[in-house]
Amino acid sequence: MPELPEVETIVRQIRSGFEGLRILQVEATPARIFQNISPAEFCDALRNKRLQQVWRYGKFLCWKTENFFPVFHLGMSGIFMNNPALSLYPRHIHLRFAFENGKNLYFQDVRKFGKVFLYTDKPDFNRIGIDPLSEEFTLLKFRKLLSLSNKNIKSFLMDQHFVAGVGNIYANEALFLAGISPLHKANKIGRQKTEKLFRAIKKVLSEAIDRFGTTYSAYRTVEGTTGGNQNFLQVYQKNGEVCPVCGTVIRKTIINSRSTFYCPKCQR
DNA sequence: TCTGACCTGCGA
DNA sequence: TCGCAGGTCAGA
Repeated sequence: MPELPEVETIVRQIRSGFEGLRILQVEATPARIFQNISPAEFCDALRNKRLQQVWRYGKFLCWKTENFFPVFHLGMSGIFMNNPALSLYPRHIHLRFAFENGKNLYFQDVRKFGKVFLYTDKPDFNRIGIDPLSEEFTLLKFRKLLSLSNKNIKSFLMDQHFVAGVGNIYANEALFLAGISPLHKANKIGRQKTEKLFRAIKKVLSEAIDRFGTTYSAYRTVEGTTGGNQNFLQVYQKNGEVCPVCGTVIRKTIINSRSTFYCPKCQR
């Protein structure tokens, strides 16, 4: 599910609603989402710890508490919510954090592709690529990364070891905006198109954050509302519809086992 | 570099 | 009943 804009939306809402508060109680189900710790140990470790900081790297959602750094990856269907009454799948709620102000924060993951980690040191994400909304993500570095890869550009964008945070929806949208075929080799993209793509990535992600993410199916904000960016998608899931730029019919193909949508005329 | 596996729910 | 879905990883 969630790509960078959805995770950023969740980060901002957890920050505004829960940052600075003490966690009084943690409850967990024995789901397979816990990676480097058991559910019971996770709950014990975070009980009576203050949630000091919330941030994001790529699609990873990070917390800092006293002594610990819980890290969450939302997989395809993970969401945080503050009101379980709004849950469509209450039996898939795997974590509950009870805070000192009486409010609760819940983690729900229907498909259980999400991951929960607990670290004692701040995670450095040195095996993951550059976050495209960070200052580190420069045109120069993007050019360098592209030159290293013989993959098609769609697979390159979705490979978190190069750029961290872009998934299927935003890879499709950024390539459309930049006018680049998803099958174009990453290391064969010219200077002008590279710059266009660089700007397109930042634009589609930033605009999606402004609209609280894209709700295609399961994603909801912490408040339980849908995102708004699905109303502004140009090609994702638009196969058979006409290109908003040239009127050509949008096509769907499969690249690396993932549905890929593009305009055969605008994207070359 | 590509495919299948991990999961569950939904719509055709 | 089958195919597909905002992701990632191991193994061929």
